[in-house]
Amino acid sequence: MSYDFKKIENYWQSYWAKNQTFAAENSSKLPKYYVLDMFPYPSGAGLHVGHPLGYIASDIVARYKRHKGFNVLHPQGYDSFGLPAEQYAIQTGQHPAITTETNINRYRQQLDQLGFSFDWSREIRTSDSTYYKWTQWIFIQLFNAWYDLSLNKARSITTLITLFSEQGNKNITAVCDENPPEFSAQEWNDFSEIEQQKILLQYRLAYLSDTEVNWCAELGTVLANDEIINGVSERGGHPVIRKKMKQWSMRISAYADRLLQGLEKIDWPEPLKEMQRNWIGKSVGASVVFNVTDYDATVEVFTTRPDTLFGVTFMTLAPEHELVSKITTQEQSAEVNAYVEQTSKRSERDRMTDVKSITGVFTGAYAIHPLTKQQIPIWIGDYVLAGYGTGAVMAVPCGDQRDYDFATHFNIPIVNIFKDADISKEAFTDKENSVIANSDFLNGLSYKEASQKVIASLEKIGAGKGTINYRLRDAVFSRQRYWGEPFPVYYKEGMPQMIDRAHLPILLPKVEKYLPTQEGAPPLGNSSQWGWDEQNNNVVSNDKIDHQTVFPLELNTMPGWAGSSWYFNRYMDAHNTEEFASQEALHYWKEVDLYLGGSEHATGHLLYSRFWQHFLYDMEQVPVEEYAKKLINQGMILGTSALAYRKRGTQTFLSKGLVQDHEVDPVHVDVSFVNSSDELDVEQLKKWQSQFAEASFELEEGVFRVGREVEKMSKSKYNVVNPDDICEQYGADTLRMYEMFLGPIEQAKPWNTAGISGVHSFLRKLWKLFHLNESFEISEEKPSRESLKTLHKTIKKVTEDIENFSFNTSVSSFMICVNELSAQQCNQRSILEPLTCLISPFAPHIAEELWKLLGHQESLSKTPYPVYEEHYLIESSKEYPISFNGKMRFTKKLPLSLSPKEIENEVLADDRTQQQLDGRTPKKVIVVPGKIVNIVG
RNA sequence: GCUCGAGUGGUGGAAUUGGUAGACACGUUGGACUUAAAAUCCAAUGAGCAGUAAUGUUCGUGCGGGUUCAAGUCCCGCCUCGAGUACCA
Repeated sequence: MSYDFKKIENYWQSYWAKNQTFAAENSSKLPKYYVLDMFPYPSGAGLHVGHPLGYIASDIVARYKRHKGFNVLHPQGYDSFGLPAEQYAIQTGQHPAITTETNINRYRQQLDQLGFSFDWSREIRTSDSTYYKWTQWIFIQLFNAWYDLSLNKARSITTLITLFSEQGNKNITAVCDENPPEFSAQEWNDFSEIEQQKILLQYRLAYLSDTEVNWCAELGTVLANDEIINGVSERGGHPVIRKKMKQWSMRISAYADRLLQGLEKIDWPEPLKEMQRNWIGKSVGASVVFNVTDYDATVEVFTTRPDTLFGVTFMTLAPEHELVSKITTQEQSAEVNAYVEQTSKRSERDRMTDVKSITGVFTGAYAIHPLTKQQIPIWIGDYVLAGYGTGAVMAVPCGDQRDYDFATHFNIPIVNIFKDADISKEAFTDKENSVIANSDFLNGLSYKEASQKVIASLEKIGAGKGTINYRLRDAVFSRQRYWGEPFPVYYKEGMPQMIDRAHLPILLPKVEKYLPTQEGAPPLGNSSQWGWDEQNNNVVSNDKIDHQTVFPLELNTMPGWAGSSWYFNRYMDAHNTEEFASQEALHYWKEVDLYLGGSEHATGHLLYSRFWQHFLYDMEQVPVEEYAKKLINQGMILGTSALAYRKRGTQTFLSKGLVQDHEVDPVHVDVSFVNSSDELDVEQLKKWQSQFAEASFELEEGVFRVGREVEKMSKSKYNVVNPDDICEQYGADTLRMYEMFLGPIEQAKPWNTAGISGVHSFLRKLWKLFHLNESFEISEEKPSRESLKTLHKTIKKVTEDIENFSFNTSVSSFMICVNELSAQQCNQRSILEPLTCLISPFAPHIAEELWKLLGHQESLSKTPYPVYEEHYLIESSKEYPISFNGKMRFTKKLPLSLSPKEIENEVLADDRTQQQLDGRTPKKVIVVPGKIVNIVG
């Protein structure tokens, strides 16, 4: 009976499905463990071998924890709203729901064949109305909340309304839009309802405002900052411009500090935490107010170097700054207007790529230094960004390189305010090692002391204060797309109204076309059925909108990150129709114990989901503030592309060794045509694409060799390796173990099919331990002490490795174990039974099969994991390496029970030691018990 | 530019608090079995030098220093690669 992995894997996959082996209970006496994978977007291309890497690792942990006696929640679902299905719909007219359904079925089939222990009874899809009903509900909660800075948490908007009606907004510290109008309680109560709503909108956590957004004309939608890479859209690489639009936004900036603090409490990879810290971008400094001469205006700047205030010799405003048009003098206006015009035309991308050139223009206006009362010229320059801080800087050329370059370029004076600093060539930017000079009452002080003193004196005269500035912007929440969650919002007299939770979900309407309407409204505007009847509380036809009780619904949809920002809570109670999850379930499962996914979500999903969780925590909807205790970023599995070299301008391909000095163009060819020695099957290639059919091939040593390059797996590079093929040839257990064996889980690594046979033959060797002469046969006799040692050594190592997520070394340990047991001709039940269990997290199918052969009726998935016994591992003696002056010379077997002094004596008594010493007496003998003896002489 | 991470055989990668560097696997070479091949099993495999051989010996973890009886591991200075970020005041 040979190892028939196909039969075994089919049998057990259907067994698990039929018996619901991995369904988790929402209450149990066992301790809980929640292992989560970042759910996939079901793309049309299906899975390649890189995708399952994280799922395999999490599955190993899930199965291991079940053996260890935990009640394990290991769910899976689909992030099924998204752009590709929508674009397919635009091209073909096929509803995205159908595309999505097809893709999900394909994904499910591929996931099943890998033998994952997911609890599919809890599957969720973000595009299901039973799911997005609760995404809409959470949106309403965000709309009905404000952020109270005095309590440092979000609160219901009704508490704010009460405060307004009792005391106005003078003493309220809240995170809100810039400069809300001030009003008293009396004034508030006199406001019309519309006016009140307008004001409240400036405080809500989900709010509607005219915002400068990143508009991508090509995609016909706005994009969040994290969806833009190098000034172009992440998807498609289309240009992005700044544009003012009425948009929903999320006041994530309210949580900037708590999101930063929270990082300290969670066990996430340090690089990823660092990325979130940078993205939040906290900087501590001061805001300073400068009065403008001859105008009734002030310029507020933010600086991280208040200590350098006496070094200010000019100011720079962003070209977009609102004061620019106000304060520019007549003489300068032509020049300034031209400059503003010119910079506004430059795209974001130009501005970024062209960092080096210094441009700017003088406004003709002057500001007054708050302390020296000197006049300082106000310039504008595009090195100052409108979006950061106040859009204006106080320029200290001696202490900031950009200010220095600007000053040098325009011949603006530079004042040196640092003791012993040479600023003849560049600015002195080392704040930790600076001593202030030439600065009145700050002379001789350090950065820290001077900053404190300046802030104190600015506060005294009302010209500034200590401030903390964050780079994190509020997140735009509207998308002009079809395939996303509709907002539960309609408009009455231009003001947004929430639809009561009793009437959720608001379903996506049917539309004729998935493109924006002719009037430029989002695709939902194509629906004829899309208005809200306030009296009957339902969605009705658009035509009736001017009817008194029917109002227009919001036509935007939510962004991709809406549904993924809370899904981990939904798995806890996936079918609840009354709440997003019951409090019992939420309090039982609490948080994700282990979360696996790629680091590309660092500043997107992983930040937004933390924000929503913090908010839900404030509203007492969830029991924990941070939803994922530990996170692991699995590295990407890269493809090894194959390149054939075509002589430039010809139809001749050269084998790799013949390229040398020829001018060649590399052409990607399908990796499946190439064997492990880089030899290309030319006949197959010719049949593949017409461009190769007539081409000629120059061989070397009778074969055609290709070049290799490691890059991302992608269809267009023909380097995709399909897990289906590997499963067909070697089985899922081999694929699982091989992917783990390939290297550390966090590391990016190229796929290389060459080594897979080693793992496969390991599984065959394992099978053979149980099969003598082709039939199942094990011994009931007592195993040898040697075999017991091998087993317990392996248990110890593998247990530690899994706990440390070091799966590649566990696989090695298994290989050593099976090799040793084969050599010992071990086939005793008392060794093989625990070994089966040990291997089950990695290769579950073969483990289950062997377990069955051992005579067990039930699945082994909850069998207690074997525990190693120390006494099998303790050795009575050890080969000590004996070294002289650190250099190893020989080894000597010594009992471990000896004391260091006894070891020393034994070693010195040895002939070989004496031979090495050659009559000299050693200076010192260093004994590390159990490890090494070093003789220094 | 800044921040973070990583450099170990022909290849992927091991190496605990500093303690025999190269586990395990691939590949390569030789051998066994076979009419032959596949499959399987066994052995060798960092480089150099000496030796018929057992063996001995030198050099070896990106480069240059340092600490230490002992450094892949710790410290200082560089180089290269990767990731993130980019005029953030």
